[in-house]
Amino acid sequence: MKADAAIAALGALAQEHRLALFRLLVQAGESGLAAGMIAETLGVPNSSLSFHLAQLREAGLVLQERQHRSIIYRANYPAMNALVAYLMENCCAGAADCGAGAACETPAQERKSA
Amino acid sequence: MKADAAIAALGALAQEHRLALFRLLVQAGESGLAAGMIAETLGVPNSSLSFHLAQLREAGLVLQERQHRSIIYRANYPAMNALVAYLMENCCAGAADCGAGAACETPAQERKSA
DNA sequence: AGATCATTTTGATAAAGATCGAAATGAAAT
DNA sequence: ATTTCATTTCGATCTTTATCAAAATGATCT
Repeated sequence: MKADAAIAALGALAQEHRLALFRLLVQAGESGLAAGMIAETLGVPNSSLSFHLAQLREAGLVLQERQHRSIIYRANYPAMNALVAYLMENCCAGAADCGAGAACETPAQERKSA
Repeated sequence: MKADAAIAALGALAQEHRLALFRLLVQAGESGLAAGMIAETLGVPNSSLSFHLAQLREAGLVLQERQHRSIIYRANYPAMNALVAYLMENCCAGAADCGAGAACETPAQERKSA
């Protein structure tokens, strides 16, 4: 991942509605959600939501696909994981007590180690 | 973690110099780096860098501590991990094929499963 | 105490992003 | 082919953010 892509992704997530929207899609899973459904759930006007969806899509964080009359949006999980990996890249310069049990470990990893 | 804190953290990271700065600190580990050293490394004027450091500090992503004449900055690893956890919270609504082997798994987790 | 050094605040300017109603687009259904 | 429905683009306004030189701060060393 390059810096520009990471900045775009982080900037896309750094906004109230877009963050809520992305988390909604992350939790929705592979089946995704229709744009209109999302707008209703978040209580945001359609035009505003469309703007935010475009931001997330341009940042590569969501994927879109037409299904019947609606357009379905899904979280792009690999992109999310790449972003996280980029943030933590070479954490603590590879010190021994870093990855295994302390600083550079996500909650999910902790559960596995414990 | 609350949404406001996550937005602040993401917004703090969504900027060229601050992202480079934070990754520098993540890689530097617990010993941290002095403000002046960072400014020199990144090629950013002191006043600009101070502004960016303040943003990251207010967002809770870095910690500061005086050491002799310099002020040392360190990455706040728990804050970073909390942010990542917030993004991935309840990923795929707990579907079986999500956490274990596919979508909602960071590269680090994949290594452990493999 | 006074000098020195690293960092932060100020202030003014320039650039980017958010909001939402109304109009336009574009595909699917009848 | 025409209607219908979901979503996107436009346009105008407002708020937020980035930049950096110069001055101010604030702690350390002599």
